[in-house]
Amino acid sequence: MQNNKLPTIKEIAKKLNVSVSTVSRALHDHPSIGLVTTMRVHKVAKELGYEVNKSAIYFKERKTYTIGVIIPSLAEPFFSSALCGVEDFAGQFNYNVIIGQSLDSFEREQRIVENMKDHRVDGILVSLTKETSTYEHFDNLKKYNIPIVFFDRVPQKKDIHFVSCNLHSGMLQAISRFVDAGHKKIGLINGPAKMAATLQRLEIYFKCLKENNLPINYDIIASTTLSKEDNVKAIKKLIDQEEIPTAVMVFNDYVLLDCIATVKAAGLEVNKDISFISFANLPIWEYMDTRPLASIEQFSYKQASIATDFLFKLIDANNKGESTEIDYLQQIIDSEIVNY
Amino acid sequence: MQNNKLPTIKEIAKKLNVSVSTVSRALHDHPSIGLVTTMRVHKVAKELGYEVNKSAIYFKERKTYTIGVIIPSLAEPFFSSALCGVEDFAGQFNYNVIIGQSLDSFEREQRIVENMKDHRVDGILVSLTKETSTYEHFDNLKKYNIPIVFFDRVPQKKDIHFVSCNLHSGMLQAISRFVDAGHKKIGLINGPAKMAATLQRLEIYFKCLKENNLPINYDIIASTTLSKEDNVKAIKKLIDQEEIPTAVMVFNDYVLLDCIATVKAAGLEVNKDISFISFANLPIWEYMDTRPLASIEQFSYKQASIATDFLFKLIDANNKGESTEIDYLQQIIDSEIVNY
DNA sequence: GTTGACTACGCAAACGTTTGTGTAATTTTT
DNA sequence: AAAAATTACACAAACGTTTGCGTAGTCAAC
Repeated sequence: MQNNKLPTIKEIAKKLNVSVSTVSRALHDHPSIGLVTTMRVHKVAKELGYEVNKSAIYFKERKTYTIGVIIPSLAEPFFSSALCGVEDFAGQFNYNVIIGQSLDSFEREQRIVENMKDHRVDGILVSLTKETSTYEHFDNLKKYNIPIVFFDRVPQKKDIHFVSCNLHSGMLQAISRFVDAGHKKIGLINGPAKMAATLQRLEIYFKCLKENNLPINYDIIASTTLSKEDNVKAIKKLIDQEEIPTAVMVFNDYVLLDCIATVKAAGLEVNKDISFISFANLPIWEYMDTRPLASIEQFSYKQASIATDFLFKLIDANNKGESTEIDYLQQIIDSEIVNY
Repeated sequence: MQNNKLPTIKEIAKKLNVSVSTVSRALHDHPSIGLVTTMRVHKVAKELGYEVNKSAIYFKERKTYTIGVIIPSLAEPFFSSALCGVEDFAGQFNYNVIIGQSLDSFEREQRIVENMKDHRVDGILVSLTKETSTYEHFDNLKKYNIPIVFFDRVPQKKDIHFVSCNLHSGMLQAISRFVDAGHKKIGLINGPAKMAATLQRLEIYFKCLKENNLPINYDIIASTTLSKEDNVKAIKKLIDQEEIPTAVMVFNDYVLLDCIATVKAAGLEVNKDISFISFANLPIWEYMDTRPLASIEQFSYKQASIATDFLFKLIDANNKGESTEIDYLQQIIDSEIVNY
């Protein structure tokens, strides 16, 4: 029904008997075009409902004003909140955001990177898959001059741009909180061994224990693959002892939910017989009856915002053709505990 | 450092002393190109690391293989789950998804639509702002042949493609559940008057009461602007009576959380003194101690998936140049209660 | 040995825009 | 009044790809 064809600069030119270059310049109010002509062009453009064809410009400029975000899962509040940060920030710069869910599959991550590269995005933000331990698929992007900034789940290497969260500050606050409350036996429920976050949490846990002059006791350290039954198994390991830990650091809120249910079922009272502090990834505790003492907040929104800022800096540098590789943009923000 | 320029079809052509058209066809294994030439082209293409410039193709084909999704907020699980549905579905078709958060602002919604139009997306999925009551900004898209499918929060008009959720089925199940449990005084806490969902819930509430031969009683109907204090005010209205409603339908889970806290604070016991069923938008109840009797699930993921399917049908029709306006694609799926 | 059919490829236009360069016409300078 | 400068525009190339059409060359058929 509608006229399928959108008006172009050519049609304006024809209508006014001027050249397309004149029209183009007039539309940009270029000084070399006379005032009358400029006005006439604007008038006709408006009449025709002309709008630039951005696809043409993207093509010509070799830019798309689009950035890609690769996150493990949209369903996780931690990441949807991060995406929110990206979107808010990118929107202000009139950039579009395309998303890709890796669903924690390395293969999907590769495919998404490939796809975004094909789409010629101007830059990519990534939070890695649990499985990701090699980074060739990202290194490839350098050939295409597509900058990449990692956030939260970042590669274990130094020659990258990234934003991550320092668990030490939060964990230290957490342990202090426990210690101040009189706890001496502070356990840990950790994640899957292959996740970078797991090793990190363990190291920092040790470090913080040391800083508080507490002994390391492997009987009160458990790990889980994050499945429900494994979570239950982990907490059961800790409470199936004569002398159970009175405080436990828990890998994340999902795990903690299972822990809470399990200890309750075992007849223990949370925050009395046993206290918890978790690494926050669910914004639910304020609505819950049974809460951990506190959570260690890792500020996904903030991380993502900073990462996006970095990305725009890099894209900018690209535009200006600053071939001299600028320094790696890296920022580690402090985690903090939030009390409940 | 890197060679900034990506190899093009031209360079392959030059290298082999053939024309670009030959290369193009060879790359697509066109039968009119000899086998040897085809193979040589493929070989050189591989050597050079050639990849098609999709921007060029997008431009030429006037397509971007990208769809836009406009949702009120990524932070709401209901919508991030919907986005998840879109992404999963679109990914299978090798389509990209760009997102826009309206943040329930009509003005932002307009801007996002504009932006997506500029970006020449192939289609748009929308869940409306609470404020949206006029639709010119969407009607505009027809000029550009950009199909649009609404989901969940859909316009109050008939000449659109949409997927929405029928509250009647779920509400009827809910009221029946209450009635079966012996409840006779079933209240309602509704949303802001200007939201379409509010009127709808009210009408269906009346209808379901009628179908169960229950009287309408305005003393046990309240409404809230969805702010915390308003939520509290609403539930207080219901329980500050001699004879309180023993069952209440609640606008959504956020409201319900406040209701539960409030009735507890008032010394009432949930599921004994007063029972609730809410319209689900938070996937948290299975982790909570105090739960509603059930929730009315509106299947955001499913709605979004179907809407995406519709959108692809429309895009397909567009591609085939089926100018004959195909019928409006409309589907109303049944809500269902899920018990806790 | 003139047709006709195939094969295998090249030419050029087209998509819409921007931009460097060229050039008349007009105005200013000397 | 001739030279120089300025104004206001046009021309054409370029971005990378696809595709309709044209055309040499080969081979078989009559």
